[in-house]
Amino acid sequence: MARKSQSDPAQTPFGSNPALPVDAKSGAPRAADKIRRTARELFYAEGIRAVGVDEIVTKAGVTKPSLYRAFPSKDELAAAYLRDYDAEFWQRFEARLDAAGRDNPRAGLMDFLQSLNDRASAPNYRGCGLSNTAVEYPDDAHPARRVSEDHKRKLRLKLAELAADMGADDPKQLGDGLMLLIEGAFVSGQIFHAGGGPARALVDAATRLIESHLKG
Amino acid sequence: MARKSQSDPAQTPFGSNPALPVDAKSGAPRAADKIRRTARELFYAEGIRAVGVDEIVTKAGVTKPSLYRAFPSKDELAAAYLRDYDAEFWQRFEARLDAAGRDNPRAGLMDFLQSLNDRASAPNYRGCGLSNTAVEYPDDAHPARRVSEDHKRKLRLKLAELAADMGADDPKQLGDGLMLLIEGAFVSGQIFHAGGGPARALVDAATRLIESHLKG
DNA sequence: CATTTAACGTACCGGTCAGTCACATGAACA
DNA sequence: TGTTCATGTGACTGACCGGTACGTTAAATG
Repeated sequence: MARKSQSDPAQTPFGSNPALPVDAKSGAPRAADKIRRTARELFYAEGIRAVGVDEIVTKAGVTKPSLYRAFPSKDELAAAYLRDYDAEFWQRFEARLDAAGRDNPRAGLMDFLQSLNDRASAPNYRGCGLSNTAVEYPDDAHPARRVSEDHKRKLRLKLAELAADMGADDPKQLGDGLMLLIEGAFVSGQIFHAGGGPARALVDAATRLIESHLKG
Repeated sequence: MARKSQSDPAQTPFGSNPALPVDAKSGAPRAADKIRRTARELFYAEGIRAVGVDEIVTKAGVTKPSLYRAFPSKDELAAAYLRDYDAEFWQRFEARLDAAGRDNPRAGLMDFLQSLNDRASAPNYRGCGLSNTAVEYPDDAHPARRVSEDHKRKLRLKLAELAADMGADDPKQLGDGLMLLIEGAFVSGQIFHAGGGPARALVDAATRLIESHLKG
C-alpha cells in the first residue's frame, strides 16, 4: 500500500504546500500537521465559512478528536492557517527584496508586484487569504480576523518604509497608494480570474505612481 | 401601537435604505419588500453566509414561507440583494458624473472617488457588497456571484470609457489602474475601518495616475 | 351573503453544523 | 513487562441550517 495521498503536490496560487514535518522516529506525518495542511488548502480555495470541520478531517485522513486535540476550535484553526499564511507571505516578500539587493528597494518591490501580477492571472487564483478572511469575518474580536488585521497593518508600514527608502517625498502617501493597488489586485484577480483582469495593470500603475512621487 | 420599526432610519455606509414601497390599498409594506430591505442590511453588514434566513425573517417581522414565496431560495435572495445594490451603485455613480457635467468626466470621477474615500473611513464601513460576495462565493455558477461578476465587468468598461473621454493615451490601462485603486479602497476600508486606512490615499493616487496618463 | 383569491402565519422536516465523550489501539521507551 | 503518548472509533449532543406542507385571515368579487 505504502503512503497514499502523500505524493499530491498541492499546488496553490500562493505556492505549493511545503513538505509535511514528520515524526522523528516513525517517519509519519503528525495528525496536527496534516490538518493544518489540509485546512490551508480548503480554507484558501473555498473560504473559511464554506468549509466544515468534517470535510477537513476526512480529506486529511484523520479524525475529529485529533483536530480538537490540536486546536481549541475551528476559529482558532482558521487563525493558525492565517498565521502560516502570514509567515509564508513575508518569507517570499523579503526574499524578493533580498534578491534585488537591500540598496535597491524599488527593484525588489517591482519584482514582488510582477510575481503577484502573474499569480493573479492564474485560473484558480483566490486572492489573499488574509484579506478574504477580513471580508468573511467583520467582527474585530474574531481570532482569524485579528491575524488578518495585524498582517495588513504590518504590510502598510512595510510599504511606507520601502517608499521612504526609495526617496519618496511623502512615503506614507506612496505606501498607501501602493497598498490600494496591491489589495485591488488581490480582489480583482479572483473576480476576473482567468487571463487576469485589471490586475494586469498592477505593475504599470505602480510604476507611474512611484515615478510621480519621485519627481516631486 | 401604530407601526413599530418603521421609523428606523437604517443608515448604512452605502446610503440609507430607501422608503419601503407600500401596498396601494392597505398602505402597509409588503412582506417581500420588508425581506428585501432587511436582507440587504444584514447581508451587507455581516456577509451572506453569516446570515441565516431565520434571522432575516425575524428581523423583518415576517415568516419564512413569505420569504420562499417571494424568492426561490436564499441564494436567489442574495442575488436580488446584489441586483438592488448594483442598481443603486450606478444611480449614484451616474449622478456624480451628471453633476460634474458630461463634458468633464474627470471631475465627475474624482467626485465619486472623494465620496468613496469618505464612506470608506466610516466606522461601520464594510466595503463593496458585490466584491465581498465574490470573496464569499468562489463558484462562478452561484447566482449571487454572477451578479457580482457582471457588475465588475461593467465597471471596468465604464472606467476605460471615462479614461478615453479624459483623453488618455491608453484608456484601458488607466481604467484598470483606477479599478485597482477603487477595489483596494473597498477592501482596505473595511480592514482599517475607523479613521480610514490606506483608502485615504485614494484621491491622491488616482490624481497622480490620471496625470501620468494625460502627460504621455 | 357566499365564495373566491391573495397574502400570510403555524408548525414541522431532514440534514448539517461545531464540538465532546468514553474507550480502544498501537508504537516507543524504560 | 508495564507505562506513556498520539491517535483512531463510534456514538452523541444541541443548535442551527435551508426549505415546505398546510391552515388561517381578510379583503375583493359575484
